[in-house]
Amino acid sequence: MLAQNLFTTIKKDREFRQVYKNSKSMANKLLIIYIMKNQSESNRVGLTVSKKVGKSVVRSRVKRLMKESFRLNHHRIKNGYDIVFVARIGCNEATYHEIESAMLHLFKKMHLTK
RNA sequence: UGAGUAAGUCAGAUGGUCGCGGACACAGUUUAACUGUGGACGAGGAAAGUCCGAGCUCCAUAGGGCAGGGUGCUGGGUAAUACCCAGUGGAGGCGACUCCAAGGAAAGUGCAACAGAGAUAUACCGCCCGUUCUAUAUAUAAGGUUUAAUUACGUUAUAUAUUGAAGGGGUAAGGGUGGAAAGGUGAGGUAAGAGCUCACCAGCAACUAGGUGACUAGUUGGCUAUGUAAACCCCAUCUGGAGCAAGACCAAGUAGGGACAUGAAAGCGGCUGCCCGUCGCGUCCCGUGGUAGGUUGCUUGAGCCGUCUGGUAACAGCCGGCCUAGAUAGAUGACCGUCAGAUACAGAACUCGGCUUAUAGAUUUACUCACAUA
RNA sequence: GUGCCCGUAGCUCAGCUGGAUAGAGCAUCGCCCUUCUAAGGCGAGAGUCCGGGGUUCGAAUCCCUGUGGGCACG
Repeated sequence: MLAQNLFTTIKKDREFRQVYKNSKSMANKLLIIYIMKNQSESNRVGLTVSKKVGKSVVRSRVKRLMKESFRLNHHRIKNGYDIVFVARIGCNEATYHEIESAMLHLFKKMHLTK
């Protein structure tokens, strides 16, 4: 029960830079993923939506959708990674289901699924 | 019924499952924080643009002068405003009603390209009156030739008329240019004309009456004054600066060296620019540390709702009731249903009052016009 | 969040104290020069002066309003 909620977020700019520098990346139409092994048992996730995607309403909606789909699916993947998702411009009109399937697709590509 | 005008209101609702934020209550670990449970609360009418005005904080207690900047019909409202209300004037609409940066151009300066004769006063063409010269026509007179005949012809002089030229004067009706040509229309008048005179109209000044006032109405007078102040400017009035990344407290952390000066003066810095005034400071160069801190400011406020009273209204006052986001990489979302169907513009970041801009749709009230019926 | 700045030819900029032909350099195109190219010379085209409204006789310029882009902050 506790293990399900064992993820934290990446917040500081320095941590984001570290991930970008030392990670493997992949992309599809909607999202870009960066993953890096960390020394802990749990996963850390960072979400980025740039200003190119849209105005503040669109950006915060995309962020919420990404957050929700990660929350509902993170139990399927391995632990011990720093993961950063970057939203691409196509996200501004995407629905929840599209973003969820894009995220699962990237998990599969990265061989993160258990 | 249709077309409109004005002022408002709402901004999907609801059920289930999973999830987020900070408070509160309880429990546990344990001694200052964490974990769990619980039921409440949790984005907007514009949260937007940052165009104004304030509160609050620091700069000196917020000071003086000049410059700069804002505002600009009148009266009121307000903490204040460039906002609001009521009126005045102007423009638009059949109307309900709407719109207007709307002081001063007779304090001064500047600008008005091109065109046009001329641009703040002018005289090109034109019109009119004298003078001189030339030509033509007519009339009269003189003498010459000629004829029956002052019959005809030409010459000279004078007068009149017309045409042309030169030069002088008057005029501002007409022409065309221009955004604008110094009142407009009509009549009289005149050499031709002209506010030269008169009537009406527009505009100006003074006086009288009404109104707190903008202004309105009337009488009289002199006859006339280009536009531009969103050009400088004048007048009236307001205005110190920076902004919550303001500021306050706590914690952690670094390394000094060299040159000049040592009182005064000078200099530097803060108080937007300049001058004063005032406060603080030894100055310059080289080097070093930090920029993953925390707490606070941070939400009870010129607050919201309702009755009544005053006021045409904006608004104010009394009384009663309510507490309604406070995050810090930044909280509201996802899925499945129901409501016939659909969901616009759009996300708080110290807080308010306005303005401006974006906006699917639903709905209320009052009024206007047209048509029909009675 | 707060405070500022800038939009003019394809690019970089003038012009911004109102006057009609909106200029300059580079780039593009054509011709000349050269055996050919480059360089050089001559010429040409290319502008919603960011959009809308207002002031004015007249606006790239002045005023208002929107839009796009950029900069700074302890």
